Amino acid sequence: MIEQKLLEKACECVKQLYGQEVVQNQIGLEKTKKEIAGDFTLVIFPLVKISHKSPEITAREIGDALLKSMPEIADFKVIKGFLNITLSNPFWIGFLKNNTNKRDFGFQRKQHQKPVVLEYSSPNTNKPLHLGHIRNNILGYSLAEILRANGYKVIRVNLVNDRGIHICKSMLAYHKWGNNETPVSSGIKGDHLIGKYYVLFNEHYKAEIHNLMDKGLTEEEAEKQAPLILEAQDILRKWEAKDDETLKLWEKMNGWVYAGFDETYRKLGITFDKIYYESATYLLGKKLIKEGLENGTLIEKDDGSVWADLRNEGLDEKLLLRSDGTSVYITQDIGTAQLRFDDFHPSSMIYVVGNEQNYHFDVLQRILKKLGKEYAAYIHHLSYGMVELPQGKMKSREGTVVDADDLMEEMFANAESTTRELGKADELGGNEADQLFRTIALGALKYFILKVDPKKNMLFDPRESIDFNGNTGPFIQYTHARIQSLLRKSMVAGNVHTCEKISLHTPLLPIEKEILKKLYIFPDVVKQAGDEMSPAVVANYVYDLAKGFNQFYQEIPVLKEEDTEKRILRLALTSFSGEVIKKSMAMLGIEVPQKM
RNA sequence: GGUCCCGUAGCUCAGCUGGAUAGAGCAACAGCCUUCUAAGCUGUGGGCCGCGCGUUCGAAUCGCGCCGGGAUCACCA
Repeated sequence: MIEQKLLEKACECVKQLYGQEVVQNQIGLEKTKKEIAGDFTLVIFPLVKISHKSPEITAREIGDALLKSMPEIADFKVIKGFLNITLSNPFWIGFLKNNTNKRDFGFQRKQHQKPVVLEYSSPNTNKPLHLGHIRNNILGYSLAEILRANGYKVIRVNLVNDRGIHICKSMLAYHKWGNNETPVSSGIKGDHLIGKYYVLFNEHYKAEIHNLMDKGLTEEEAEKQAPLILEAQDILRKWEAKDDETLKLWEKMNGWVYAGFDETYRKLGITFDKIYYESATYLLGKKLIKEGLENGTLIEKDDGSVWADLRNEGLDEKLLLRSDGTSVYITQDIGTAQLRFDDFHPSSMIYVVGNEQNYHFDVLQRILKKLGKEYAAYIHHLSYGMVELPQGKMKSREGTVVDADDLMEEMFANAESTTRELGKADELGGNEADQLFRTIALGALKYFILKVDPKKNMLFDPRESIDFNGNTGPFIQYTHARIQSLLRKSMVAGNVHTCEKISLHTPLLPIEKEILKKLYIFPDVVKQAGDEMSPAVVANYVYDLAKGFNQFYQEIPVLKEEDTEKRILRLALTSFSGEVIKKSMAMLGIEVPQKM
């Protein structure tokens, strides 16, 4: 890495010139601003204390010394305390020749020993997936790709919340009013069908509450005493007691939901390596809690409920088992964490879960630590922000929840109409065209969401999401298609795509060097995205690269360049840009077309 | 009320491990297709970087205090 070498040499020069050791982080190294001549800039303000000379003179002295000791440096210019260094053409062209066509350019070659377990999606089986889940899923999938590029073995897991009071509500509603309806008999996708009964439960439940309140109960009392909720709780107890009939209904209904989820995941292009079910992990959670109770780290109250006391850690008491012995949400999370650790012995366990659960994960980690689990320290909550709509938060009560299946359908229809209007589907067969529409629709949707910093809340404006111009997925896909078109035509024209022929001393236009500089930082981008667990880093980078390539493409000829040496150089740049765009998009879980 | 997150152009977002005149896209306006894909490119206008104080040679970036918005603190998940 040339940056490392620049810093090392700069330190040596400082020592030679001023007789004092400096550490590298006393010198700031950054990319030179676009408007200023130079490739890298050393910020030497901090060194004037050592040189006892003005910033300009100090910069010039260091620049002179560097120029002598590093053949890669062609020139430098000093502006105030900024030493702007220009690297030689042989350096840049050498970089191009050494890295284009390299399968692993930008990726970490060294593999970490222990795997990372990455959880995302984590749906409840009482309703279909919505826009919030889409953010979760594509974040998780992308993060897996990014970590993989950083040399981690990633085990992608899904944790299905298939048990609990919410499922019992759907079951009860179906039992009462379902008339043995099935996805087949109703023509409704399984997850949507179950969602319908969850809504139905809540409608009736609300009516009962109003009824009781009319009879003089407080809202809180009414919520607890409504017959429907009591029945649902009864079903939960029966379920935990393994009541045969209850289990049968539960299995049947969950089966429908899974079929529905599978379809949605398939359409979204989301996959998992392993699926955990809460129904299979909550017992282990209970067992661990019992152990904690026996060794005194947890406490049992008079009514039989079990708690973790976190008050001396600045938090509150946390319920772990209800007084009737049934388990709550965190019970299974304790079991699941143990199971994951036993299954994979990972170096870290990452959970992609919304920031509304920050407190939950804080508590989970502390409880596991209290229970003496070393893997408590491995837990990392990738907390992402809420997705809001122009009219505000999504509310199921107000029917403003954006359904995942509907949304993808709309995106697809939109990709189709826009593509047809532009006449880009004219030469494609039906299958091929559908594939392209799907690629563009998903590209638009995924990029729209991933370009935003995960930890921030984001606004999902449907009007903007179907815009395919500017900073969008389709813009980047289009750039890739343009590149491939150029390369195809180049082959036909008989150009040789070997960059070995390029002379290290071929002159470089500023626009060509701009692209090279963007390509040069790709490995840093991959690392930064991994360190920060942020697909947005990759998204913003690949947009910048695509934009840069389009400028290059528009400003100067590639195939039509008559000078062979220049033409081959530009083709190599084109091909390299295409490779990096493709790799970046792959890290976002987005496909790039050959034509569009 | 306690804890945590966010506040940058009309709108959506970058930049935040301190550095040069704060960047994109959308929207508005003006140009560029007989030449490699116009889902493109070029240009114009648009900013007390929420407010104040502090640290520093230097603050959108770090610290403290306000103001505004959000999340959470369930025998819900």
